[in-house]
Amino acid sequence: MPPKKNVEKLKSVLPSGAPEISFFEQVFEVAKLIPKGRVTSYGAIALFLGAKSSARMVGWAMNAAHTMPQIPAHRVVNRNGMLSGKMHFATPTQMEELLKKEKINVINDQIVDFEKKFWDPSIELS
DNA sequence: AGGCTGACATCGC
DNA sequence: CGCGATGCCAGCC
Repeated sequence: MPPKKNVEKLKSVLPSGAPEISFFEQVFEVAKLIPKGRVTSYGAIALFLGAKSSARMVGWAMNAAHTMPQIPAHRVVNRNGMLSGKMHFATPTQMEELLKKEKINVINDQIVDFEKKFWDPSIELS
């Protein structure tokens, strides 16, 4: 039995009025669902959306997320918990600052206790 | 219309 | 153990 995409699960969490959303928009929605003080990875989001090999797309989506408000791109990092995308923020420290405000410590562009802060959509949205 | 690029992840040599 | 190549999908040139 082929891996069922979690798109349907996502839809159930979304506010009414999102019948069909593109992979791109799905990433936005998941990102917005990340609780404050928690983080997740590009791969985790991609996996949740049923395309584990499309982690790159998630990153690309974050790029577009810049133009959109209310999308906590700073809560999304690579699978090592490293702030690989901090250079894409207004300032190199922006991402770190935002995370620290949420009680997430960052040392050398690396999230402290990444595993504890990790928020897996595949689990949390089940 | 076709090819390059990208804030990743994984496998191979 | 480290670097290189590949997959994936959408946007941009």
